[in-house]
Amino acid sequence: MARAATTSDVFNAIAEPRRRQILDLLARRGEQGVGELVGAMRIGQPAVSKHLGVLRRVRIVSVSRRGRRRVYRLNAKELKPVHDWVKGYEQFWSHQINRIKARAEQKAREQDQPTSEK
Amino acid sequence: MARAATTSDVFNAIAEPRRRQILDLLARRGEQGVGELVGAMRIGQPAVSKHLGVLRRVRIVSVSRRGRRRVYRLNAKELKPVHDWVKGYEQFWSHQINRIKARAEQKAREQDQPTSEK
DNA sequence: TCATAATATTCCTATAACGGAATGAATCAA
DNA sequence: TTGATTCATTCCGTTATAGGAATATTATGA
Repeated sequence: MARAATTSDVFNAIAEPRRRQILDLLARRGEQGVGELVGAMRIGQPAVSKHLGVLRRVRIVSVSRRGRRRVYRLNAKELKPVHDWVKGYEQFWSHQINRIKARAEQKAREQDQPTSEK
Repeated sequence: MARAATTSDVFNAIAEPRRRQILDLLARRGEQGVGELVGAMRIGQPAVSKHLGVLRRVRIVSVSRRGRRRVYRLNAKELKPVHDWVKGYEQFWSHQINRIKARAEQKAREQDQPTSEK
């Protein structure tokens, strides 16, 4: 096999710096037309449109036609899976106490698996 | 230009499902040798080693030689940038009240920028 | 209808990077 | 030493983009 499918899930969608930039722009400015995004972004309109296409496919943004413009809006709740995933690791860096606790849990799990996996 | 450099930042590192799987394994089981990870992962040893290489480059994991084994350990605090970034969007989906507040802020920012960007 | 504006889509090129096979390197055991 | 273990690296083929240029599409206005 070769490269795994990518642009179809949220984690990959936000892996691209420009796509994060787009999200940040939408978060700060609210709804934006494509042209406004292009104006703020050093890359051409087709590139922006394609990134918006990716974000749309994973539902992080939504569009609505307004005359001949397409206004994009943030749909941030689709980022929740990312938030939830990374939150599971928060304990490892937050407070020292939690870190100790987390390590203790690790140790416990290690003991459950007597070296494991052949 | 072509595809942007990727493997050099955390967001891209965690975009790969198998790399997330590796992180999850390390989180649940604690330190693991390469062989143990391979045993839990449907892909060959070279592939696992390469993924570990990526995770190592972005410092999400660290290695220590132990005899002829290489034991990998989670260094989750490197995930903090991701956590911080996505946390900025939490307000958009958490409580309705916050959503309203967030929208109000958006509106305010929109007014600061009279259509903007040409 | 025709021209223009605003976007999306298609075509193209360069490059990134998964994964497997083969190989290299280091370490331990006998 | 020799052989086996445990990983990392290299080489290779395949696929997936990112972005630009050109083009298609849709809506507005005259």
